[in-house]
Amino acid sequence: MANRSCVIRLSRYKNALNRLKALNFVRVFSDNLADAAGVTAAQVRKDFSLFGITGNRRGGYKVDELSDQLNKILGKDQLQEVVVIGMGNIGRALLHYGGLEKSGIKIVAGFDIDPAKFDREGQPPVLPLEDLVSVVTERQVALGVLAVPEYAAQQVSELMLSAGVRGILNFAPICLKAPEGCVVNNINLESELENLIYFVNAANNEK
Amino acid sequence: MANRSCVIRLSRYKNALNRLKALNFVRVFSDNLADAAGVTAAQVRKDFSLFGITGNRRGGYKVDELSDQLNKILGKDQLQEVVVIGMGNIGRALLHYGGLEKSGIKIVAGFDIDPAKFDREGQPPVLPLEDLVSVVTERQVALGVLAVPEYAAQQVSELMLSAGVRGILNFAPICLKAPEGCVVNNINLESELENLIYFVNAANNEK
DNA sequence: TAGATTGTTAATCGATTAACAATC
DNA sequence: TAGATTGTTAATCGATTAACAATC
Repeated sequence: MANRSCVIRLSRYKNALNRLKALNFVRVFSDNLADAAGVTAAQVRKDFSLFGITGNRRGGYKVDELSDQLNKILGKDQLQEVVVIGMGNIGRALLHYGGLEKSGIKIVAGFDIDPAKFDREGQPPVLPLEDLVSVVTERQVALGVLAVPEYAAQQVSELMLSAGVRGILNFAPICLKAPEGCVVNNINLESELENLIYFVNAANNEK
Repeated sequence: MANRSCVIRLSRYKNALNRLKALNFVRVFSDNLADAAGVTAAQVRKDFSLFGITGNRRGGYKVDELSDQLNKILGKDQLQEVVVIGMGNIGRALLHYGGLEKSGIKIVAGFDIDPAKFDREGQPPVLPLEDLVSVVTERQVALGVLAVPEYAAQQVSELMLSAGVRGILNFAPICLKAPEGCVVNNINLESELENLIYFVNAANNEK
């Protein structure tokens, strides 16, 4: 089975293919994709073989076909609906982040407990947290972005999961407990910056 | 040398220690930290040994001492100044994200090319991109967050690096070329969601 | 055909885990 | 002392890379 690193690479290959498509390229070699994604050509072929993706010996891969296959693996063959919980700075930014629309991901609504944040006519609307379960259930939303304060994160995540959400992108700086069959990916800004600080210092001390 | 995963774990240990400190805990065992960080106790001790951090056989680690040592490794023993480039949705959210202040990270200014975004009196101020080099140079800022559109990312990253920035947290969905001795960490929202989609589907198909 | 590229196997590399002697 | 936990070494596990036969 593919691991996280492998799937992240698939996204990169997919993005590189989109650029090639726009340039009307028809074929591509593992070498080209390796350059674009910053990995080795062997890695590219190995990744593909894991998914049974084959090309043409001597002729590489057809851009269109390969693109379709990667899109399917990454769920880009259908509209993906997402809810965002927590209308603080990060949550609001994600609610209006344009980069997702053109990639088949639709944010259906934002949620908060603060009535001052509600905006039922908004695009997307901001609704009271009490409406979360009904919206997720009715529209069968599988994905949620969690951008609430740390102290509320575990509780809200349980609410999301109980409503039927299967995958959570968690911005709260805490390890969520999630049941079997549910997936949590964490984005921790403080931790990312600390990581950066460590490696910048390490690079300095090396000299 | 430590790798990214290891340093991310150090951040988690550090966060767990802060909570223990608040509860007036004096000692902690590798077992406790393992639970808090979601890893094995052997991993915790192995990580510490990589940094020459030692405890007391039988008595575990002193919370205060361990906390100090991890804080130093992660640069929390001094104020870290950061600039944010690009005042779109994500950039603005990060500029005002409160979670960083209390953790020794100070955003000194935001930058953009659009005069409508400028706010010289803001807290932090938003300045024209032309001022980036002088601000970074004068204050010796080592870290930058890049939140500009994809097409501008490579160029702006080069500007940052030329000014003296050594580490970049990159939100643009593109692989930046960075010279030796400089560090780039990527946060790609679309890619994270695609990752989530893949693993949610994989978990579904398993059954 | 000759030459180039894939697909896959084997080798290498690195990270995690297990185990246990050292010792507080 | 007896018992529990560390620190470290060796074993395991998994991912990446190299190599090359298959083949278009």
